[in-house]
Amino acid sequence: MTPHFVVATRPVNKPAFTRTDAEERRRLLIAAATRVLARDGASGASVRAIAQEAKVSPGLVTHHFGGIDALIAATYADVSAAVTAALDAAVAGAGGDPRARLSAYVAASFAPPIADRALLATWVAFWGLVIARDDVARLHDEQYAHFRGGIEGLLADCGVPPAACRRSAIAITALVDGLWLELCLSPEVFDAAEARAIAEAQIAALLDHQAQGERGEVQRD
Amino acid sequence: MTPHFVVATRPVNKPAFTRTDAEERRRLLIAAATRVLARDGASGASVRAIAQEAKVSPGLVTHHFGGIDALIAATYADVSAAVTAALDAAVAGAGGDPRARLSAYVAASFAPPIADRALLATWVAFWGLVIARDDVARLHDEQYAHFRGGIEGLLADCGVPPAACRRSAIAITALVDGLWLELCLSPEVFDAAEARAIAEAQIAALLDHQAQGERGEVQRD
DNA sequence: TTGCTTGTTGCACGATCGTATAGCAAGCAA
DNA sequence: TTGCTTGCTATACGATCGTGCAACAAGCAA
Repeated sequence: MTPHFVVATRPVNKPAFTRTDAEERRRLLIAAATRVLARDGASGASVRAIAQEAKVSPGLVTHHFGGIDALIAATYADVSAAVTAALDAAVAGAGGDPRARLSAYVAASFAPPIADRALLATWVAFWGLVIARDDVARLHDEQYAHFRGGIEGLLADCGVPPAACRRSAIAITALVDGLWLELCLSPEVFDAAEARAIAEAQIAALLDHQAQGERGEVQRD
Repeated sequence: MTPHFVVATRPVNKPAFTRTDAEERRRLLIAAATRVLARDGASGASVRAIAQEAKVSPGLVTHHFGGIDALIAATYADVSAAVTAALDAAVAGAGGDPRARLSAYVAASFAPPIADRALLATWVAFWGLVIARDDVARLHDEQYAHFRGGIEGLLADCGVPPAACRRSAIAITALVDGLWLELCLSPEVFDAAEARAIAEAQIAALLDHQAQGERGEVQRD
């Protein structure tokens, strides 16, 4: 006994899915991965969870990226670019005064969208990959060098001698990263305003100390 | 056709396993979890992997800890205690000079066993749990408060006024943590000696700057 | 030696993981 | 309208995940 007709599971005029340009689909998958990573952390970022977030079939991840690892790495690169863009925009909007530009960089580091617990979840997931995989480690090295290079430029504009720029940039980067990390992990210990004040005080101490050294005052190495 | 004898799979005099005191077994499992976490990262720290590392059956983890999450949390507490012990020992061995004690704390932060890529893998795994789970977040808050409290005490001994101790301790903790993180992630950018020198320079700048402020010299807030 | 306590094993269970693949169908070209 | 390209779905596969449980046995007590 064969059925005389088949019950339609969906309106015949509504497509079951929409075809999208490959590059655009890659962007959509990266965006979905970013949301899942932020919401559920590294352990929750599975192929199926990301595909569901992007409202596509799990097979698409393999089709467009070849594997989950490549998707996560691409998401790393994308989030890094977004952070860089946010910092660059803050600096660009701070006017021409070098000291104000440095302050803008610091302030942006503790403000949305950078100082965000969801972004921390994403970053922690990446750090895990940096340890485990060499290709992701190279991505991190490039990003860190880029961040440090930006700080070095801002410091040079502030009058820091070239010989001291490298170590000063490492110091400020570490300070800001450490404050950012703790601000995201334990928001109740200190808030963004205090993080900013602490960073500013340290930077002021650093610049003053270097200025003293240039004037030949007593300075222990 | 029934076999006349059963082939022994092991020497009859050698026990298949050794019974151990419950508390001691918990310690052995925590030690195994620490090794696996350091070697394979968060994603590799499964019940079976840890049980194999400890040379016991997977069921023992559930039996002694009730679940993998409790074992990881216990491992967090144990590793934190080890780090605290290493730092305390370094400070205790530095003599009575307050400034030397602070330097010893900093130096120990960038030396084995603390500045270790394996320890970073463990810590990254914990940070992931801090974000995802409230009970682990409380563990972290306690640990961070303890670390900061230690720095506050060292700073007070160095003559930092009580009102400034809190923020200065947050600053130094963030600086050291940021340097430690980057030192472990990208050891080729700078080494432990340079990390130590950078931290020392920042601390010197901080202390000098505060001393200037006390003498009433020009100091922008 | 015997019995008991309980630490330990070993397996089974359902869920979920990443990936490969065959085939469907959306949408453009002709 | 027809045909083709290919983005996409759906499913299956083996591996591995955390956990529960019944049976085993190590080692102490009697």
